[in-house]
Amino acid sequence: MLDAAGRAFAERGFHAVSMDEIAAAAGISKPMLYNYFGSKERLYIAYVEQAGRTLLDDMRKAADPAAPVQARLSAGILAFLTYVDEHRAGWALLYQEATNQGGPLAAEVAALRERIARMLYPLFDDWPGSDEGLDETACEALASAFVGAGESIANWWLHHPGEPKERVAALLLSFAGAAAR
Amino acid sequence: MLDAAGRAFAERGFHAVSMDEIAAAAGISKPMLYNYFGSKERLYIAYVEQAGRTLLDDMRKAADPAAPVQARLSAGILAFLTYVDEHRAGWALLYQEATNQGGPLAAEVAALRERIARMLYPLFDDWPGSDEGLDETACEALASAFVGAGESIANWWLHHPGEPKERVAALLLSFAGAAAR
Amino acid sequence: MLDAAGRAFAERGFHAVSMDEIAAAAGISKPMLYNYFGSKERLYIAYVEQAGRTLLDDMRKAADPAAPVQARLSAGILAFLTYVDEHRAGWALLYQEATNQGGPLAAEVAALRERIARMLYPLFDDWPGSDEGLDETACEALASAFVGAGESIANWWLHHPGEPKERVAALLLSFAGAAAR
Amino acid sequence: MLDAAGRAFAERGFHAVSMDEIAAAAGISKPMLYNYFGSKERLYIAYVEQAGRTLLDDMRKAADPAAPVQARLSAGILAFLTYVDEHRAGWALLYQEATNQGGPLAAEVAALRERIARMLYPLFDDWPGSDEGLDETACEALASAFVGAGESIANWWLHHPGEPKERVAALLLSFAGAAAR
DNA sequence: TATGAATGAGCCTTCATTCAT
DNA sequence: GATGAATGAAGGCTCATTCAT
Repeated sequence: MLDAAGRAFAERGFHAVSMDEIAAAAGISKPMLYNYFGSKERLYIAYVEQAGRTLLDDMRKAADPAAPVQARLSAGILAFLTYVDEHRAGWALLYQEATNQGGPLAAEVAALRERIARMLYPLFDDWPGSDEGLDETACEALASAFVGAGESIANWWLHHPGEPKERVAALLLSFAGAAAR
Repeated sequence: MLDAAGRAFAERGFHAVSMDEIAAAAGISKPMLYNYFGSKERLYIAYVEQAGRTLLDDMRKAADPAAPVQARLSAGILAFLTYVDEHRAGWALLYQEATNQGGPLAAEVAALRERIARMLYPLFDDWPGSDEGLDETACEALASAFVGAGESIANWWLHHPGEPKERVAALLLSFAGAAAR
Repeated sequence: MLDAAGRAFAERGFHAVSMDEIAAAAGISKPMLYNYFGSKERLYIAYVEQAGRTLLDDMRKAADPAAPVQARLSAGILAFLTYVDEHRAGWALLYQEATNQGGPLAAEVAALRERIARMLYPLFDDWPGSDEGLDETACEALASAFVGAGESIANWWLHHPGEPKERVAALLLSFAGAAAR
Repeated sequence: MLDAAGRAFAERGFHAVSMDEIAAAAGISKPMLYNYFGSKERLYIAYVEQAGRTLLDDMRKAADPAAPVQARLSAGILAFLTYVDEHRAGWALLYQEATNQGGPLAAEVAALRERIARMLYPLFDDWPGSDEGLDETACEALASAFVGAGESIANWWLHHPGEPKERVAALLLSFAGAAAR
């Protein structure tokens, strides 16, 4: 029943889904939804919580505490990607939440991201950790990853306004710097 | 006038803002909004476009094409952070789009992100590019960046379902790998 | 509840009536109207359909299939007039649909009709089927009927553009011709 | 300029046409429309008046006052049909006014009219004024005319409530009666 | 005179939410 | 415990109408 809600939310966004639809998809009546969850928002949160718990558990289970850092990281990443692969709805809500995927609202942002990412391609021309030069696809992926890193650190910075801009830039640079070394 | 819309959207999200409010905040009447932008969606897009263009221009202007890659990247990052600093509203829309930040919907996701990030702290214990060990704050920032990189590459992967999971994991790992080297 | 809608539509026209008013007049809430009929248009159509079905049934019931043509016609006409008499709202919608009767828009048209009708009075000076000469009132009624016949056949002609004008005129004339014989 | 308004009104109905459109179609600015006509309604009425005057004049000119009744009627009918043929917009407004032609609002009524008309076909099986039996098309036309006569006389009756129903029925019947004789 | 720009008012429609059963 | 029926509150959008120029 909570899965039906999650699927609907993930596919069409929080606002585009009505409680009627969720109730219908779950095969129960609307007042029951309210009995169990209290409100649309709380229903949404319940689903996100469940999804988050699952992801976290998967990652924890994968990372053997006794293993060295590298191995733990590698296992964690694999667990993360496995989760993404197997729980599309959950991932969509966790990452994109109400990105209005598909709607015209998201297209602009996606386009901008790609243009910025493309500016980064030269950066990966001789990326370590891969013997030969990287192919186009890998460049795309890494550039996207780097853009995500930048977005995320910028957002972190918003919540730590004391940090000087230059230091944040240096930290972010060290990601790429590590590579360029 | 378009700024008023942007501020409102950034602060409360696309769906939570009504055209009445935007019109009031902009000091004009609702039909004018429709005269200029045609619909709520198009108004939103117009703002996002403007914000995106500005950010892109700022970054392009900052990166001297004649400079070496490292310098260009560094300058671009600084320009990016400057933009984030000076255009809070624009940045909020570009990054979080409709993440419903502020609403209780985002709190869960933020908490999850932090718990995952915390799993990464050990990774940065001897991070290169900084002579001494990193302080707590820097760890946070880098972990957040890494989480962002992971999210972003996972999302990229969703649009390139052909790539094997292991390869994506390896690419993401190479970020950390470069550091741990 | 559907009657309230019909009355309102008949009295003031489709566009002049708001769903709020209908809901208020019916003693229910607006969302209920939408629950039952889906849209203003479908509510309107539902009423027209009901009215039309009633009229048709009344006429059918009145015309005994075993009776000769004359008797059937006579009975049908009486049933028709009875319906008009007893279902003012239904009739108004069926005949005038959106003629905006009541609004100042209809006055012009009514005046024109009358002036044309008046041109026809001489036609009925010795109308058969009534022994003595027709009084003023009957002339009016017959003239109005003739005008209606003309309007209707003209409209029919618009949908059958192949027919030569002269033939249509002859057919219409045969109404009067029959009388004048 | 007033023609542009008429065309628009006739094609899409009073309510579906906006003053913006009329102004644009007429090649002038909206305030000019208001300068000349004062309001949308008065603009509409102005057009209807003009159309009505034209029709009436055409019919008057056609009917030579010196000619016998039959000839005058015949000429008048021809003039009427000619007007309908040559002034579609004018006729549409005079007859159907805001019948929402094409819209789903009119379909129901048109269907009902046809079903009633079809009940009348037997009536015209041996219609005088045409030597041989009437073909299908002529039956349609006459039935439509008769339906129009009925509608019109019923409407006349609504404004003369004193008349007994039976008398109205007799008058209407005499139309057909003349034929059946 | 002619208009671009502006608006007050209102309408259709939807939805989260709750009773009465 | 479960639901069908009902609603208050808003929201996006349009349009006839008018100033200021």
